Amino acid sequence: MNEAEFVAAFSRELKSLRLSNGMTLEELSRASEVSISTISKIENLQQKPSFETALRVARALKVNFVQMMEGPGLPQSGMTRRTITRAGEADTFRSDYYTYGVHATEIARKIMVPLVMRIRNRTPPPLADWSIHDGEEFVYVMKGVLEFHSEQYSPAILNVGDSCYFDSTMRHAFVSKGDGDAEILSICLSIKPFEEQARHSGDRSVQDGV
Amino acid sequence: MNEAEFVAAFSRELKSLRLSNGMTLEELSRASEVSISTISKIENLQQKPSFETALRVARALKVNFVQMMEGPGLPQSGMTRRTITRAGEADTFRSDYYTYGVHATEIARKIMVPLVMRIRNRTPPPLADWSIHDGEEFVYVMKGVLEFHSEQYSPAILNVGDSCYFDSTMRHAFVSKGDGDAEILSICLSIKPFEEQARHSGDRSVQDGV
DNA sequence: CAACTGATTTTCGTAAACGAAAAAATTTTT
DNA sequence: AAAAATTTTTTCGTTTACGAAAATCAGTTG
Repeated sequence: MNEAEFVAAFSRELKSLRLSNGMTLEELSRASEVSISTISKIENLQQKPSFETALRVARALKVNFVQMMEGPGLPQSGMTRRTITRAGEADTFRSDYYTYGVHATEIARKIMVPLVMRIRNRTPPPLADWSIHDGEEFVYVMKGVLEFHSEQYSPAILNVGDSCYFDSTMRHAFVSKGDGDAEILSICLSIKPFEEQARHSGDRSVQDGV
Repeated sequence: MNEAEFVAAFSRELKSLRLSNGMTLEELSRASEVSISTISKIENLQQKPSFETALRVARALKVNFVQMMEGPGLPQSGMTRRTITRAGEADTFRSDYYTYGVHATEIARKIMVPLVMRIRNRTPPPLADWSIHDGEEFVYVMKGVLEFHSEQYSPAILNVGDSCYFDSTMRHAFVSKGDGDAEILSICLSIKPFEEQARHSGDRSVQDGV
């Protein structure tokens, strides 16, 4: 999806959102401070909005802009999703240091990626193997003792029930410090600008409905 | 922050992002397929971008658009954040049915809201008390047996280690079905369009540095 | 079915974004 | 420090977004 296509999808979405909210052009015009004619032309793809105009109408429609960016026409359109992943049935894979169980793999275009991680290493990986990715990450310790390493901070010890929230653009790594492996729940944000998200194959989670 | 101010902040952000990536106008121009002059004028606030142009340069800079929308100038500018919340020190409050422990309250403009929840009720709340909010939610069962209710699906039983990912625009509620309370980790998305996020007062979590 | 009402689309003048190329500013080389 | 090379800003003609008002369309009523 290139930018022009995205703008078109956005514009079409405006109409369905406005109508599903039961709004007239005039109402939306007053709420957004964008003229009726402009909204009409945008909805009918006769005109592309300026950035400012796009923001105005998006806000007026109380659109969660992330959802709008993620993919016009998904959750707002009445198609709500739900996936259950059973404890033993997460998609698992191993790196040299951690074992990952990926949950909710059935939902393709989602914003959060939930991982149940088993930390097997007892010393920090070499810096080259530290994780780094866009967005933010939340880590919650479920078992064992975790030593959390990150670039700009000194290592922190986290016990069961402790958590850490950080910008994952900062390199980070985990070490198990207690008896045996540590187990954590890690939630990463996965939004990339526009790119389709990769769909996991070999998925074994339970998918409901739709 | 109104739309014009947001566009201005976005535009200023372009320059710092481009420079921190060590890119020239020409490089960014080729990558984004937006002319040099246009980028220059936008960076210097002599011109406001069209929606399409804004998308083009954002993508060319590999900007996570959510971060860009969230607040220009935050994480990309070398200011990475990290907050640790200790097990007993989460900000807690109770509803009639659940007890919430809010983690990472110190980070104000974040995307995920992590909650440790204790489910005390053994029957479903009345529909009026079910939760509903924008975005998506991930729930992971840590203790007990959870019955998960949601509008468009039949109730599901989740045991320890099971998880559920769903659109939280769908009304939902929890019930404890095992012996005693169930305990879950719930991550909600909190992005609203542009509005500043409320900052929790009475915060007791451990904040590290800037 | 004509007259009215409310909603949407089209028309048109004005203002503004856009890109190519020239001009200016900055950095590097000799 | 002049010359050359690179990078940024400005200029200017063309294209396009924008809003006010007119025109069209879609229901409703007398």
